[in-house]
Amino acid sequence: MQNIRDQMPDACLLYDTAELFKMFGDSTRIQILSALMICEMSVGDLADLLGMTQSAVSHQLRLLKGGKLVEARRQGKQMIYSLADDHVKTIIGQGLEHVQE
Amino acid sequence: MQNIRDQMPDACLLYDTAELFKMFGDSTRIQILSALMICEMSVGDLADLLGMTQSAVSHQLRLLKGGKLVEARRQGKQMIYSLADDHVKTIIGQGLEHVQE
DNA sequence: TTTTCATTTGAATAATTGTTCATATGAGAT
DNA sequence: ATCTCATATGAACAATTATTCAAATGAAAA
Repeated sequence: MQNIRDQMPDACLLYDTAELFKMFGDSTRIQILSALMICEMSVGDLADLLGMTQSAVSHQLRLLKGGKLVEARRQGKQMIYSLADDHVKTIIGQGLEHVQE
Repeated sequence: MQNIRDQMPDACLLYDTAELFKMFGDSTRIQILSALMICEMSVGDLADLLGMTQSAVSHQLRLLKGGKLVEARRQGKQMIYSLADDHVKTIIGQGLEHVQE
């Protein structure tokens, strides 16, 4: 029962991990990520699919991009967003699994 | 490229999953959970360990308990909290792994 | 170049949320 | 019953955050 802090992950690491989970902890963002798990998509397509304004979707995509969870490429006039990482699928999968019980 | 919604998890399910991740998406709560991953502990011990007030810890434990992530038992005057589920370890583990790169 | 379409950005607003402080509850000890 | 000790609770406050609206940027078409 001695020093528990030594056995815990570093505080900074935990902070970053919390920041990561914060990304998944919002209805809009997790819907966006779920959609992108099926296939890459433009901002407008996402907005139509989820029934939200382009602006709202764009703001959230900005955060997700900042968190390196999605990446974007330009295709003519539109921006196509896709998952940055297979880790994203794994994490959402774990969450879904835990909830479905 | 047809109906993507049909391939996505149900909206309610995604909502619940977001709620789950919200629990991990806070510095204080993830620290509490990390500590409880090492060993079960009283509210006061957690407060001392993390350098926060008992009240703040108690409030967060209430949320974690509501989310079925921790459970409590009484031991004399104190309440001993522990992880409710091994799933919690798995999920935090995934998050830590993703961050450490 | 001007126009149009898709996206981004910034400011404002509304809503949620974490912490603090003071008080209440609850259990064991005196 | 009273007195501690440990925890829980509620209200107030501060801070963060998601959405909306309006305007700006950027790229392709006319």
